[in-house]
Amino acid sequence: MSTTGRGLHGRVLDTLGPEITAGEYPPGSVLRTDELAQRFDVSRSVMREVVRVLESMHLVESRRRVGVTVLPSREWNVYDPQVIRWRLAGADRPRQLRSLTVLRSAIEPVAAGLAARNATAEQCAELTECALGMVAHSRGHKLEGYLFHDVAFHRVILTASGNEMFARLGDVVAEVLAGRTHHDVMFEDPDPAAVTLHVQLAEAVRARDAARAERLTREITEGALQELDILAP
Amino acid sequence: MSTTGRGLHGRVLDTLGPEITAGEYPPGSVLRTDELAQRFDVSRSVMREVVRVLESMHLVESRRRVGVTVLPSREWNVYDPQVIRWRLAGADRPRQLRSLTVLRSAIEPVAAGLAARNATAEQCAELTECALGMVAHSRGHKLEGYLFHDVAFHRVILTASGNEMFARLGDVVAEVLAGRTHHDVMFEDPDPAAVTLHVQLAEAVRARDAARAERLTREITEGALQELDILAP
DNA sequence: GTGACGAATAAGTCTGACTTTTTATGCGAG
DNA sequence: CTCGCATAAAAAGTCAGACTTATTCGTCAC
Repeated sequence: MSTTGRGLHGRVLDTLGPEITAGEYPPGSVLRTDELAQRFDVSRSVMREVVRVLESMHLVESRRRVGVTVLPSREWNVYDPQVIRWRLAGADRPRQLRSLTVLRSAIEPVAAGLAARNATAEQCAELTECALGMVAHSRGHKLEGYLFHDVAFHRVILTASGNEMFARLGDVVAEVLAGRTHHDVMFEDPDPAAVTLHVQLAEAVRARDAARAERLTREITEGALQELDILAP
Repeated sequence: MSTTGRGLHGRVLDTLGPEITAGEYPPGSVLRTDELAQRFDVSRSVMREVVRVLESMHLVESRRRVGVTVLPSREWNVYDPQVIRWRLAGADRPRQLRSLTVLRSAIEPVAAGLAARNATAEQCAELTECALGMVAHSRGHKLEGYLFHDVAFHRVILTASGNEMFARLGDVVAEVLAGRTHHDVMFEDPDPAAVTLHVQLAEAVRARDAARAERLTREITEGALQELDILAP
């Protein structure tokens, strides 16, 4: 599931990145490239590349004669998929999941409204297909199959919106949905009301009813907020 | 205004990054590290660091025996502030500005609603201060001063929402607002209605009226959409 | 046509020397 | 005692070159 994997450089990043995002080094901590290279048993060249990437994510700042300083989390590029993954794997997973769910509640209704205007016939077909898949896996502990179609559904919506910024959140939504299914409590079958809403949403998009699509999505995301005990606006 | 600047590495990035995001190399194009190093007159070490950063932004992919392949824009980390800046500086600035304005229209109303619940007394004070600043600079071609307070206003709203994902969009909103003032048509004074809305919004937040704050912000962002001839939902 | 083997290629890695910037220290002057 | 300047030290930045490794492509045998 890890994206980086490839190469020595990636392996070091996969260790150091999570450590930093987990807050193991408080903001202002100073790391030395040489020490890190020694610790990970890699050359300074590799270590420098790692530091450069961390720097581009605004996790650290590298200054001469000082070292590599860990930045406060307020500076981090929290939209970087890599950073999101690291944080979801770490200790403040719950907080992260809440932040992302609130983000979803802002983005997805608007995206659905746009999708209702811009979706191609093919995308409409995909949407109903996904909704049917959700229905088919909504009973009898078929959680994995349900999740698969749920993720695909939201991905299509975001893509069909025609807005690249929205489309790029597909992975984020996938992580959030997967997180709910795997880590949090969801032993039972999914809420039947949610399934119905998805079916209706697919229909609304195909009918080019933007207002209805937006309203239905708002109901869906409000459900997601309530699951995390976040009071709905 | 450029963030990278520092070091040889940063200067190369500031040239190559914009070239890629401007679409100068079509997706699938292959660059060679050695050639690039020669072109920029830097060592391969430096060039490798640059490639690593571009790779972490998903602008390129580096594969052995093949070279550095430019990825399609659909893959790019479009939320990376660096990437956003590069794209805003390039040819598809208008498209980018539209995407970001739509994003604003989704995020800011929700953020304002949360701000009305979570804002501290100090943040409320800042907000009214900014609103007053906007009023003071709303007549007589004081566009720069108006912009300054406008940016500060929206930054406070996003921060006060208490959601880190929203807070991180402060820079993006700043870029969009600055873009409108500097590049697009805005020779005259700002729309008086918009100014009023900001004043009312500051008031709504202080009064802890989330619904009203959200509604007012929706009006503000709808105005921004209309300025770019984007049909409002 | 297919499969395997081998050669070419470009990225990946390591090492060690050197440069540059920034900070701290310490000395001397006031 | 304090201020300021010069000097030294520390860590990142840069470079050059040699070597390794994975991948692809071409060729040859079957």
